Amino acid sequence: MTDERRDVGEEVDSVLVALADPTRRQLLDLLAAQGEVTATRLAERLPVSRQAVVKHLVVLDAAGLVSGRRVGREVRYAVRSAALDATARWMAALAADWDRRLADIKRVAEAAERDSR
Amino acid sequence: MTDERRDVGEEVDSVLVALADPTRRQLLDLLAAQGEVTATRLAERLPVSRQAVVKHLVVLDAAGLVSGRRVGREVRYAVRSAALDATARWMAALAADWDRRLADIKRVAEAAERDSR
DNA sequence: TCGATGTGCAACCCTGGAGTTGCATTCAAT
DNA sequence: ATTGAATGCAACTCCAGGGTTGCACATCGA
Repeated sequence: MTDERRDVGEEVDSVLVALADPTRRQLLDLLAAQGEVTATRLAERLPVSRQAVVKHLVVLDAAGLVSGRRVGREVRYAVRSAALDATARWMAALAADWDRRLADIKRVAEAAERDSR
Repeated sequence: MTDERRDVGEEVDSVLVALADPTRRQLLDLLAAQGEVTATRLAERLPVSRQAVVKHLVVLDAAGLVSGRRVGREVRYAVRSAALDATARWMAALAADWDRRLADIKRVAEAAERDSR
């Protein structure tokens, strides 16, 4: 379970890093809209070179947000929702945890105040 | 509504950028665990200087993930869950959208295959 | 076979951001 | 009033990563 937690942490880290870049988010939007697209075609729609797009796709692939399959001489990429969904859940759980802790702290503070007077 | 969307996009951007840094996530963990803590005390628990911590807190504050209130000569920071929660929802909706689009594309592809034979 | 198109690889530039140090300033407490 | 502790501000270093160019390699089509 400790191992599992570490893996989850690393997966979340790679997803957050991948999503922090606006160009990569734009890439994901294009892929989600068009289905399977090649790096060359993606580069035509963006103000950056094909190689820049390829580098971004490598990062996105490492995070599990996209995957590419070879078809003849080209490589077609598509979005993968699993990693994104997992990160969304991690984030929601974290927010809930913060709320729980804040409520606890508030309760303790009020009890202390009650005792002090 | 276009404006609202743009605002949401900017808020999500700042949260994602803020969360992409491991030191900032560690700061959030410490703040969530301890309630209200000052930058000086946070720096004691991390392998970086107080000024580095302050810079991180500025980023986290701009993203709405923490807020600080002045008490005498010190500034105490605490986590704020609203922005995190909003980003979690944005992410979950995005994942759902991807699934919807992938299902549509798959359906179209199968129809095309059916027609071709 | 040969030209055209798409991908892979490597070297390089350059800026932003994470971190540091040093000092000034503000406030509490004796 | 003076000392100690906390914050605020500014200048500086350093390097990871986003971007580029150039060329070699693979594959399709005529």
